[in-house]
Amino acid sequence: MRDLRPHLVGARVGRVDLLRPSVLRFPDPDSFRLGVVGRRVTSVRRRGKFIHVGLSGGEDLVVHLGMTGTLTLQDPDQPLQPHTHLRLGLEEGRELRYRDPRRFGRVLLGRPEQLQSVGALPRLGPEPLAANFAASGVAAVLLRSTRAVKTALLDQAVVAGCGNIYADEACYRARIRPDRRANTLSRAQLGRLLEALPAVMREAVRRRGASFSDYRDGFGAKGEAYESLLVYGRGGLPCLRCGSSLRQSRIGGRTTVYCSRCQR
DNA sequence: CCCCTATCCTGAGGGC
DNA sequence: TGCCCTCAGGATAGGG
Repeated sequence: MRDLRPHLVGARVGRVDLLRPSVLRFPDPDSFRLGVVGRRVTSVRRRGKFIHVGLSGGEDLVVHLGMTGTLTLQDPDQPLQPHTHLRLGLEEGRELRYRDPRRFGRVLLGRPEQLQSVGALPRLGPEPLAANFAASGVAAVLLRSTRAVKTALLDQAVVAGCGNIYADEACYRARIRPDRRANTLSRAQLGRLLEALPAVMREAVRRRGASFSDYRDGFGAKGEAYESLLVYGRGGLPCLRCGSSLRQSRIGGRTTVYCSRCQR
């Protein structure tokens, strides 16, 4: 989003090519084309894992990248990579391309309130990167939850934007076992967790993303956050704090890595 | 309200 | 070398 913003804001959409209509969840392809062509980009924002490209006329082009989605700016004559599902030609010359091999992502168009009311956008919890995150009420929500801490962190209605990697990293930094029931956390542990989560996410953005499989920035380049992860992808390897073997398990159907000695 | 599991989907990696 | 199997996971639906 941060890469795309300076190039997109002010640009006008000339041509729309929806190569795989099924990635568009709302509205229908004809309405989509009608609502996008000729519009100017007024803003590029983010809410949770959703990228909102604001268009003149008041509607947002909303993109969720799923697991393997990429949104990149390219020259229109660049060869088309496989699994490119949407091309938006910009009158300024370049082209915005949405690509997603596994197709867990999706594209929407509409006003946020409208998309929410038709069920195309879910209710989202507070933003870890917002200044008021610690005071957002997330602590109270966690203390009422009987679920595993990690499961709660992955619930987008509890915390917006946290994915599997950062849930594990945050629990490790806060020295909390990810399968610990959220409502049994001490105040001190909760405080550490609510500090650790924004910290790991900021760090990952600073390193331009964890490109362990498919993540790419706005120009198709990889990030290097993967190299600085302390637990994710390190199951069986020594804990960097105490040296004991990191345990790999499944919590809520997700691969989970933690240190059973450091995390209690 | 919560949990678990299946589903969607492709590509990488291991075993043979 | 090629084939088959398993695994990875964000969100959601369905059953318990």
